[in-house]
Amino acid sequence: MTETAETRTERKERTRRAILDAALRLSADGSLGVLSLRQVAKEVGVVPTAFYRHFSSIDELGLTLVEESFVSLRAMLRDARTIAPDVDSAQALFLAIVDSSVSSLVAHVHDDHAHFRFIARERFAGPPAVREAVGHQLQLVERELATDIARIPGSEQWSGEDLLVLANLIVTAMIGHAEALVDAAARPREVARIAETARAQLRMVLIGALNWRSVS
Amino acid sequence: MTETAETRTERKERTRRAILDAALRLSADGSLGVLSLRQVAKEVGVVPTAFYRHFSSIDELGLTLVEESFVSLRAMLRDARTIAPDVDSAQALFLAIVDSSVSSLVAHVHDDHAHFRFIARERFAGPPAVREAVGHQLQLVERELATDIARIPGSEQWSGEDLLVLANLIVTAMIGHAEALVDAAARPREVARIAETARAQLRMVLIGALNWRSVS
DNA sequence: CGTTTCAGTGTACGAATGTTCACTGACTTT
DNA sequence: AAAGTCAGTGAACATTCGTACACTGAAACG
Repeated sequence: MTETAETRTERKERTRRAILDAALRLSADGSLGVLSLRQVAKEVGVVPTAFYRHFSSIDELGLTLVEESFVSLRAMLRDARTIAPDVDSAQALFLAIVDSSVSSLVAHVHDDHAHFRFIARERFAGPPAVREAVGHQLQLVERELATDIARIPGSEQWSGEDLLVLANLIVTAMIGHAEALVDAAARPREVARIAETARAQLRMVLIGALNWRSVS
Repeated sequence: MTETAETRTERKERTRRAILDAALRLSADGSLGVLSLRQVAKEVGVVPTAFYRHFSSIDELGLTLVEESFVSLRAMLRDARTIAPDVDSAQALFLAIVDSSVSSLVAHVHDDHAHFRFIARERFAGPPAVREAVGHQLQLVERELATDIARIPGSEQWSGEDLLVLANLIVTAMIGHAEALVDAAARPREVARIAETARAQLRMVLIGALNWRSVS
């Protein structure tokens, strides 16, 4: 009534969250496929059948986790867009973009282990429905990234197709690094090394794209 | 005795192969984790306990499949190295390298669906032991590719570190495309589109690497 | 030819799985 | 204050799982 009381909907939402978290935690080794409704229920501390009050199947749970994970990923993209304003030369802008992107990646992966690992895992493994959902979301992210890139000075020469190809390359590479970052989370030296690799690759790719039309 | 006879070791090898093939086929949806010894046995047409005559666990089966899959991947790399000899300019050599690599990728993925899908899948999902094995093998492949790249004229400026970073980027991107190629195997238009994307990315990356030292 | 080896059989077991159904009791609504 | 809603319970089910064990019979061997 006053303040400590918990409304019924709040309670329900709380167990729903607990289920999602437990599923994320338990599927960390092995994909969603090796995740049993009963395991999740036990981890949450409810009886197996209670699961059905929130999700009709593991697949539906999976689709929810996909959406959640991509909220995290988009938050990272948003952060990556905010760069230091003290850029004078085009080259400084370039490095600023790369640094900001990789910093954002490292920071968000650190805070959101589970979501990034989930995306990397279920992208290729996982139930078909989930895999498809991840693929679709990734495509959207690539488009989003492509329009971001299109705002970089000097990118006017690129066709829409080029932009998508470039975005696809970047997204794929960064997902790989995200997974590596999760694995290396406990070893700071390793994290720094991966971050440096990501930076180098991003620079390579952008430089390559800049000199692009000169070839084909 | 004469010719139709089958020695005992041959018979054993035959069922062993059947088990490996069945496992590859059955794990196509969902990772190795969602693969039961009994499913495999039923698919092969033997009784469940017969499995143990060949592998002591699913993990061991998995490690064997990892080795097998990378034999396929290395075969692709070897093919990619053989390029048309009629290259005169440095630019023609470049395009020849890119074309040869992507053609090899498309051809081998077409013939070896299962192995490439297996690598893409178990790299992030799959039992820890298998994931580790895939990671290790990928590292070896990256080194191998790095020495290949080092033989390209104009690459003398790159440090060993640069080469590895570049190889890592290429391998990651190509594995992604391999998976996409498998999914699109039945739609030739889609296959062609993916191949073109792969070509474009490979060119971008190489061009980027060529203009590399000029920045950092 | 007699003996050994061993790939594959058949049974049996406890444990874990997804899903059903009728239930309870605290919160919400009237 | 009475009636209704509904998140969570608890028992029961048919399957499937990994694995232990004793076995069979044909190929390999001395």
